[in-house]
Amino acid sequence: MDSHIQAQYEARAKVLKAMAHPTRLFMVDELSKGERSVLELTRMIGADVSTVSKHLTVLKNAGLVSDEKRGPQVFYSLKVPCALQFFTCVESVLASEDGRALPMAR
Amino acid sequence: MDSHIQAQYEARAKVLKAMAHPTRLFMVDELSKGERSVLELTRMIGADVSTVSKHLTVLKNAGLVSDEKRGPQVFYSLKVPCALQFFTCVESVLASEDGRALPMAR
DNA sequence: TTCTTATTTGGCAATATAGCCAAACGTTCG
DNA sequence: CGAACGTTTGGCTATATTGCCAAATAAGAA
Repeated sequence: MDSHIQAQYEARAKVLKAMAHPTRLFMVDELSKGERSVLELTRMIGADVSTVSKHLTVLKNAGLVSDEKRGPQVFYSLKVPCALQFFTCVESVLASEDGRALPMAR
Repeated sequence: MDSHIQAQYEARAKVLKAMAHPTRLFMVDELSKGERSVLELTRMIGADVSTVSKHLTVLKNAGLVSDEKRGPQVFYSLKVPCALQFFTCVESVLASEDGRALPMAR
């Protein structure tokens, strides 16, 4: 595999990896409805604030969310709406797993 | 977070995690062009056969690919075409990372 | 059967990830 | 200033992932 191509797959994998966690997936979903502060997300998720903050950093580093400090709070929002498409496709994967027929989702 | 909802995010994350690796991403891409044997993929990737085989197992367990044994070989193929959509979206993430403007990819 | 080819499995070492606690910042308010 | 709130960072442990080698398994050819 050509190293240029290789680098391209690595870049893509990095983005996917950022989403490949239940908590971060929830965040993407929630942020698609509007901006949320770290504390708001923390309350919904029920983990330690520091854990939530670190998950948000992962999403930010991947370019999926952006943050804006307003007063003492930091509000995060989803930068890339198309991330929601993932849910549709992933659902079709899960659907084709249950039954053994392949619904050929498109 | 409700445990039922929680389980749903975990299931989705599992699928994403399966794709979140450069080699496996390459495989998905390559298999979308048609079925390939383990050895064919191994030659393209340049890693140990056992490594390639394990990556394929990951994709299979996630329900993304299917395998069919024919003679001494095992041919893998992409079960879920929509997995390719990911590329389009991920590219838009990467694009919005380079420039700092957000192209609002849809 | 024996040799060869194709694939998977077991096992190990290196590395990465996740989550918590504690501590450090930064901002606002009294 | 000092206390309170919101957030991030450092550090640690537990767990998971990756990739190689070696060995096991399966099918086909000689």
